[in-house]
Amino acid sequence: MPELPEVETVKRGLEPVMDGARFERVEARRQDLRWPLPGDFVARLEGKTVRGLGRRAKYITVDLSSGEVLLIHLGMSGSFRVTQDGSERRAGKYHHQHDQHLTHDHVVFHMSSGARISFNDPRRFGSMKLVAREALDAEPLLRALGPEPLGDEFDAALLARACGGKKTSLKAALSDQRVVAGLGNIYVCEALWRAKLSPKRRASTIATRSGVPNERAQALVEAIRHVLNEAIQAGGSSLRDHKRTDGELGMFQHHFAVYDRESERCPRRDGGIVKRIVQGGRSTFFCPACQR
DNA sequence: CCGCGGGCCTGAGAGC
DNA sequence: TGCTCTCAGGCCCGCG
Repeated sequence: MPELPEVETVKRGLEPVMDGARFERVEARRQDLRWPLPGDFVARLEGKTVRGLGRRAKYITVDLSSGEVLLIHLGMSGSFRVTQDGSERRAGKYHHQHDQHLTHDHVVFHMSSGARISFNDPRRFGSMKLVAREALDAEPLLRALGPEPLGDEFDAALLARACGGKKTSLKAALSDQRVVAGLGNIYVCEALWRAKLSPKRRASTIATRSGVPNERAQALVEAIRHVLNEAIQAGGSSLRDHKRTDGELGMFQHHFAVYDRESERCPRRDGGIVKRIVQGGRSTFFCPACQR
């Protein structure tokens, strides 16, 4: 599920209760996430202090005093919930909801800050991995990732170069984490709408044959940054799974122009009716009138 | 090298 | 009510 804005929201929620705190006790209730947790997962965390949190694409990184980095991916349905240890019992009307949540709490961190941080993931597409900090650059999961779309180095020239020569669609190219890291189905659709570009357009058409970016590349970069920044400000989008670490919902889904809005009117004055097509086995939403 | 499709899981919602 | 079917925001892998 979670794309860059949701992951960033989760990271910001974890920061105040994890940064500077120590893992006092770790429960690995289920080891069979996307990849099995290592047998010594708990031992490598307990007693270690968190030196800082970061994010790379859709991964959260937790820097540990041991010199290792805890790499976390939320997959499709992963979420964290932070409660105060010992006071996680709730009033009766939340009881059922709480029980349901417990059934998929696969990993629980008890921090010296007093926080109980549970990782919940019904579909278990999420993953956690411990990597030596100096091996992070060589880490296969991170190695092939493209530029951070909100980073300084991401610009029209870079995007055009990554898309140059690609015969595939713009939708597929932007969904490819090697081209730009952190976008998923929602934000690709929204960014293409904002840039007025059709998801079906060939990726290579945002550059000249020699790879020089054109005005489409520029519009796309602006649109990607804008959409991501707005979504982060809104705490991400909550459709099915995403919730913030405090249990509150993100709000950006109320600002979608096209995503999940099949048959509705495009918000643009000269827009048409939002259409849903399938590309690469996934739904694409776009306005055929204003996206060209 | 590239692009495509399958598979991994569970849950929610639609349709019968 | 309950069954079956489809779909879901990700990513890796193997195939051609």
